[in-house]
Amino acid sequence: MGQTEGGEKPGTRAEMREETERLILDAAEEVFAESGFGGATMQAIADACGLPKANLHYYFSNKEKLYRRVVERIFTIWLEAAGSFETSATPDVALRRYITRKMQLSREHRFGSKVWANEVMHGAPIIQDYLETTLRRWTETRIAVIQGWIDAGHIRPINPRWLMYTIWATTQHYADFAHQIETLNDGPLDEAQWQDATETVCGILLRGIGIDPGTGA
Amino acid sequence: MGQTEGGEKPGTRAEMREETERLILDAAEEVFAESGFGGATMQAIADACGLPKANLHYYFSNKEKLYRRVVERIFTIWLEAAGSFETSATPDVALRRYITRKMQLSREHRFGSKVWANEVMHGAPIIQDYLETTLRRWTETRIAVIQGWIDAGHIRPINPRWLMYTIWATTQHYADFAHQIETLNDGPLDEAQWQDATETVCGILLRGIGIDPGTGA
DNA sequence: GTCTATAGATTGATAGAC
DNA sequence: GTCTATCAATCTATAGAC
Repeated sequence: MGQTEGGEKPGTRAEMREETERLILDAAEEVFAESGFGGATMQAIADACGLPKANLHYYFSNKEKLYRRVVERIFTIWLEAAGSFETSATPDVALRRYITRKMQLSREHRFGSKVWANEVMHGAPIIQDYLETTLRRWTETRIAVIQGWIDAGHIRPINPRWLMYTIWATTQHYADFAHQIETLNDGPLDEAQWQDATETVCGILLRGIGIDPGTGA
Repeated sequence: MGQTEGGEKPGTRAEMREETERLILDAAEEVFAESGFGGATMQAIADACGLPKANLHYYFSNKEKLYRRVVERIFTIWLEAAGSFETSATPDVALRRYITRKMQLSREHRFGSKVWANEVMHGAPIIQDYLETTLRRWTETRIAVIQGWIDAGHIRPINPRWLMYTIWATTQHYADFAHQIETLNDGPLDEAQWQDATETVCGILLRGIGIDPGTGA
């Protein structure tokens, strides 16, 4: 299988290429997350997706370009989640929805979160421009919204910047430090624990800025 | 200078060895923090402390043993900070003191925090035993204390475990994601910003569990 | 104890058959 | 497009002079 279009899926050349690229990107994301950029080897990524090492270089010319594509894909997912912070909603709805979505991301995209954390910890050599443009603009608009809530007396007066960092830190911790959490928990969090953790985080942060959190249901 | 005891400091052989070891460990901590274990090279560490590469192997037989010593030193500092969570104090005093101390650590030991985060993100290959013994015991005693506060009606009923994670996440974020914070802030946080961030974190977390936070002064 | 030179192993990347 | 074989560069670690 591979050359003709008689397989299970349509399989035009473009579709096959996209499929193989995704296979490699998924494997690369996991290996980069677990070993960092410097610790990851092309061989390890090749093994993780069952392809010869040379094929990786056929689809992505070199290690750095492959890494860059992995990081860019993660940033796209992050941007989607960022959209769940609706600027027109009331603070309790907007924040609860955003925190819940970020917790869900930590659960479903653990590797992506780790790659992002690694990248930032190492000085963001690849995504510095994203930090300075897209992330900065997004952050500033949300800070303005939060400041509006404060001016309207909807939440307590706190520096909106530190609140944003608190939300990012708390939610992403469940992905980046998953190994520590699972060690202390004797295994992965189950469905009920994820719900409880999410509700607890929402509760602490909302009450922390003077909002009575509604029900989590 | 170096062989005789006529230098500025006493300089017995043992003292000189300790001094050189600390020089190497400091450089190693910074390089490991910025590049990860796999990305760091012995040459980069040697350059960072102005010593020939061979000397590193004289003091620490190989890269992994050097890394292990770096991580162990960080764990010692973490344990000291852990002691500031006094089990006999009232919740507001105990938590405020612990959070403040953790924020101070993030400011003064950024590299150590990053190395720890890296180690945990990569599955804690070196410090897994510490997680399972020392950290676990410490966490369980504090969870019991927090549960006691809940039973006595001093704080709102929340799962103490998620509260601990929230404290760790929020405070360590200021070290691990310092680069992102500084990018969004147009430079390092100044004294006033550190104080404000610390006070905000204390305020959100204490109010979040139903305590009226006292003054930060 | 300190340093230079180098061995030995690993890795990113490519050439070339199929 | 896929795979095997291999080159060139880099890195850990050590040998051996001082």
